[in-house]
Amino acid sequence: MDALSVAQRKLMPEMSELLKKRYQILQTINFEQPIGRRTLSEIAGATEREIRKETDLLRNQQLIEMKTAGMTVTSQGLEVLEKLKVFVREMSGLTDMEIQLQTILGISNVVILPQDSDEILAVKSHIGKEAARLLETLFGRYEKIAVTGGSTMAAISKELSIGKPNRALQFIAARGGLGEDVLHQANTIASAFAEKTGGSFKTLYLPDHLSAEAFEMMMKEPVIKEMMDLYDQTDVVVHGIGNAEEMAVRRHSSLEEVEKIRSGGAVSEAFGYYFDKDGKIVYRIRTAGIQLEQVQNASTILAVAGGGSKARAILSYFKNAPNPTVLVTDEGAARKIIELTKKLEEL
Amino acid sequence: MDALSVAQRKLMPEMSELLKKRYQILQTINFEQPIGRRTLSEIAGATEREIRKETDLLRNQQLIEMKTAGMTVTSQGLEVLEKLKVFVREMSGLTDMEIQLQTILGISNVVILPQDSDEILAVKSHIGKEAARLLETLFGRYEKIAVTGGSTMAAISKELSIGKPNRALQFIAARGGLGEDVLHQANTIASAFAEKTGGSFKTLYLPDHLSAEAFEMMMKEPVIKEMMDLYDQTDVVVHGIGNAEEMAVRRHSSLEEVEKIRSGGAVSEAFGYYFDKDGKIVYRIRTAGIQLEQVQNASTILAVAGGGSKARAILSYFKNAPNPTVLVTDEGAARKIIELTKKLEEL
DNA sequence: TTCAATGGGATAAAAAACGTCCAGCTAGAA
DNA sequence: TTCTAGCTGGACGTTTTTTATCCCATTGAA
Repeated sequence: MDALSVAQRKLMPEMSELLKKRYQILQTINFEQPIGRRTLSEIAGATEREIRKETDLLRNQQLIEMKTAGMTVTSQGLEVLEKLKVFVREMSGLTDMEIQLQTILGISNVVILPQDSDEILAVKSHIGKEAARLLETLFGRYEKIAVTGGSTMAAISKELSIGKPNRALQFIAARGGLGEDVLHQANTIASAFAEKTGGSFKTLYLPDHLSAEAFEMMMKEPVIKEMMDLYDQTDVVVHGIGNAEEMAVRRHSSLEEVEKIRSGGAVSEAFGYYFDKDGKIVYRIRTAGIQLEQVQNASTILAVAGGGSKARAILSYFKNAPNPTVLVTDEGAARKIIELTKKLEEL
Repeated sequence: MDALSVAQRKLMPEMSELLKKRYQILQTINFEQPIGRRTLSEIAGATEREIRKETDLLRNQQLIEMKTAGMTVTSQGLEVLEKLKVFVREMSGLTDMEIQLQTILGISNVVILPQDSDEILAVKSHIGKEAARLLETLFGRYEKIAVTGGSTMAAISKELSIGKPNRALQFIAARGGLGEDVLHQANTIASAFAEKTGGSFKTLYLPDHLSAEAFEMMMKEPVIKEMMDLYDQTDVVVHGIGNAEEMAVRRHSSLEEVEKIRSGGAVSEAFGYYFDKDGKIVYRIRTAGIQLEQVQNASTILAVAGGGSKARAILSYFKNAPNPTVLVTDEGAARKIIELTKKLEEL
């Protein structure tokens, strides 16, 4: 942020919010084009009237066009989007926050995207896109990639660009179906990743909640064993981070499980492990899947989670997270994390 | 104007006007401090409500302070003023317009100040200040400076800074009293310049409208002759440019004179000469004073005139203006001049 | 051909901005 | 010292803008 911009903001403080809002609208149109007012207002988290006011202005500025099919971004609009990209980041203080988060979480790489995915639907896509881009840079060096489930992971798969097929890539479902919605299961995600990139995928199907004996037995099965070997060889792990209670509910966990999770003070969840606020493992779902040690042996770990509501979970998970982890998150989560940390320090 | 600012303006077109307005208000406060809302609203050409809204904001931004004596600019405010100075110029397109005016008027140096002195009283002071600064840079090299009358010239005298006295400077009234208000007579201005700079001054008192014989006689008088010699030695001429009819009225010219001026199609006036739209001399007041040839022999000529209403007069005068002339004007006049020139080209 | 989604138009209600006063205070002039 | 001009902050009815929702003709895809 140069001196000129600082002075500008000082003289026109209302500019910041306005610029961010318009930029986000323009960005979303670019993302979803062609799109209409109503749909846009849902995705962008604004009222129809507001969208209308702003899009009318954007059209007058020849940044977008309105056709009967919907609104599209013009080449001028694209240019503006490109030129202001870094500026909007700087202005939102994202660069500063990234450095703060790196210190707080004890990892060397954090990427923060503008706005809050809790409030604005489109932000989840932006997170997905950013994670997808990051992941793609790894494709040359690494081949075995383990992926978990969740809506965030699904967002990444949607944003993977369909380039020239890379047959060498192998996507491995990190867990079996954990009672989740099929669309968001690790197996589904792995297959989606493979489809987009032209690689192959390996799925893991195993019923939940096996008895100890049955579990032992299954682990000796060749199909399962093969998966466990693959986990050992995993180069890259891509995973989401969940809120402990939310996950328990979503997975229709048994009363017994829920009790353990709750009494243990679980805050976050990742790979089927539940962590408390200090990062200690409180509970783990006893089923086949990647083990924490195996995750830690991976060359690169990509953690993806956004929204202010995920702040506590992110903080919890990163208490003991492997160092090479890269976190992709959003402004909402980042601000909340910083706020929580400050409060903690004050005590 | 860099690409970032262009993109910013594209996305926030309302920003330009707002920035200019706030900048101007801040600048005016800095100029006139301490100053109250009402006085400010008169000088700045805005309603009290508007001034109130903006000054409240400026205070919240800690750019100004409000005390019982009035509003003053803080150090932060000064900083913002300094940092945005060039930007506001660029944004208003003043730099571009300066180049355009240089071509249109056929001179090598034009300085344009923001806004229109017809609308905003404070702009006249800004013009005066800029002209004063320019003039001060010449003090080292030149000593004999001829000045004319008029409110613009008075504005310059007000803005001359009181530095260390320079006894060598000699300010010469370019004309006698031409029936104008005493405060705006060349004689008064010359004395004001001298007082501010510590130099000396020479005045010329001669009744208007002398008969031809009396005039001839007077020209032989030593006092008058001395002045005429001084005009020959003049290094620098500083003068305003007036609207022909306006000047005729202000000088209480005789019906005969007014008729000559009107029938001749006079548009502009300078040094008592009236020029038509092609720069041709239509009429000259027969009285002692600097002659056009003497003006042309000066090393530097500083023409100062602002406000949209002066546009035609400026265009007229510069049709045959001496080349080393520097013009100090404002945005209002500049825009109008460019507009008029464009219309002329279209025909 | 049907149908869902689009931009544009319209309107009543709510909110913000505006113009204009006044009261009370203070600093500097008389 | 008193007086006065000029200042800020508060108030309030009026005007203008913004907002929340409709509806409608059109269009492009299923």
